[in-house]
Amino acid sequence: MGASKTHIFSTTHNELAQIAKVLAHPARVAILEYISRQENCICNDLVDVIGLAQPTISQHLNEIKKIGLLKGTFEGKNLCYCINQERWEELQHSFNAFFTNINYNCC
Amino acid sequence: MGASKTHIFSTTHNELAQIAKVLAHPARVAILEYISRQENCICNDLVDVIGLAQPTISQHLNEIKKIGLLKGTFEGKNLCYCINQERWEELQHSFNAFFTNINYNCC
DNA sequence: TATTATTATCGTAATATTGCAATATAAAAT
DNA sequence: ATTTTATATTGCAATATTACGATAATAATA
Repeated sequence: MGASKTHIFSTTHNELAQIAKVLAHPARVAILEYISRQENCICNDLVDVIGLAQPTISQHLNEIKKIGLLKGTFEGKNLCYCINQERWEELQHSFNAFFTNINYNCC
Repeated sequence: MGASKTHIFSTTHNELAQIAKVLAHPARVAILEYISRQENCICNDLVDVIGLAQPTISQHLNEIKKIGLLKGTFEGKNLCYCINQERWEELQHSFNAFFTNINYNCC
């Protein structure tokens, strides 16, 4: 078929996978890092910095937004994207919990 | 086009994305968790537990193997998959570094 | 109001992923 | 040697993702 059978998996597993999917593209990793480093939060140079077309950047931003990682406000004529700190820490904890819960019983 | 332009991104960003991609499917998250919980490391019931066809499970295992997360040895007639502890901790550190390096300058 | 600058959406093509039936392979048991 | 049991590979169909040109929407500026 081709579509993921999400309904046969637990909510926890689906949620972790969904978050990982957002980080599963180098452009989105780069975008997150870049936004976090901008002091003034003016992000209209993302297109130049990343090197993808403007509609593509917009799509990637939308994927990041979907899991609640971005807050956007207006500052003059430019849209200002910032990282949602609370959500970011939430995701960090989810990942960390997953990583630390794995134990190594054999081999 | 459709293919990711990996060449325009840094090695760090590409590697993190590649790892995230493996975790970006609930079946693979579930598989990793299940394997880690099996004391005797006999994993031939993965097909029943996860609920996907045997070739599909095999493919997912292969994706996990590709990033070095699995060690496999034989025990009797059954193939025994275990988590590669060193690699696992390596990935945990990569993710943690990424998460903690992000700062929140604005908004 | 017209222009300019910036971001969003639409439409579409190329590529990747997911899933499984059929089949192959490998090792143990009969 | 043949059967059984478990995993891997192949081939293919369905769906998802990635990317961008064209265009729309939005807001500041002239």
